[in-house]
Amino acid sequence: MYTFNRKITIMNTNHTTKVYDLTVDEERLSHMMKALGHPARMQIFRYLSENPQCITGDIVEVLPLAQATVSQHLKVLRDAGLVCGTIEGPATCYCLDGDNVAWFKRQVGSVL
Amino acid sequence: MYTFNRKITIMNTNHTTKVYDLTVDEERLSHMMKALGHPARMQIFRYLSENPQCITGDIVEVLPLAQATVSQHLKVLRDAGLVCGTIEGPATCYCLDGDNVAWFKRQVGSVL
DNA sequence: TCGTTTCATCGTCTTTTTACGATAAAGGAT
DNA sequence: ATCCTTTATCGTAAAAAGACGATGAAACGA
Repeated sequence: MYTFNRKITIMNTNHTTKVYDLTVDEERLSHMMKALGHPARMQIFRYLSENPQCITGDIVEVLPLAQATVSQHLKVLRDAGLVCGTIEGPATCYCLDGDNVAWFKRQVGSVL
Repeated sequence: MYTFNRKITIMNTNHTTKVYDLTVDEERLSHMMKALGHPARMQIFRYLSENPQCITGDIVEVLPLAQATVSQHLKVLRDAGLVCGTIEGPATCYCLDGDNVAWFKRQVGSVL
């Protein structure tokens, strides 16, 4: 028998439910965090917050990345719901998704 | 010459500074987001917020991951500054880093 | 001292992400 | 109709992340 002298108090005693699943909201939150967890995408996000309406090309000009790469990052941000793009002639006009960004902030404030 | 009829207004005109670097804070913020951008780490984070003092083994019990993997995730959270661990006998006691978590929330509220 | 427990780290394999050139679709100009 | 611009997507190569077994260090009990 080996029992080491733990100085800490255990608060969760019922380990009947082994797995500690995330809620749908937490999952979504994590997904958004992942999207912003890349410097380039954080840059894009900030750029969009300062330049509410701009097209892909504007962002490409400002980042040291190829157009294809920027487009890919924009897709990640879109899939996370942080950004939405509307086709504007031959271009695509991007802007932050206000509702989802607000939700994100709220979640960070409350859930975490 | 080709000029397509853009319906949107351009707000940033001075493209003298081509690169749009992140500030130190934004970089740090992105780093923290990346850490929480993985479901397992989000789970650990929430677990720690509900069980303020617990050792690695407690977390391993609760996640469907090997001990080595959990330890690796804890390192990521530590490196991001979200969590700190203190050696407690043969074990390591983990808890959230209150100051940094508070900073994180503040940043999300203001910067984004 | 010797066995036991806890945990971080190492080595390795697999999967995912990132980045880019090339290409094609879509829209506007001429 | 033809050319030009914009951008998403494809294919691919390189880099990073994720997962796990094995190992070793640290701490305690017997």
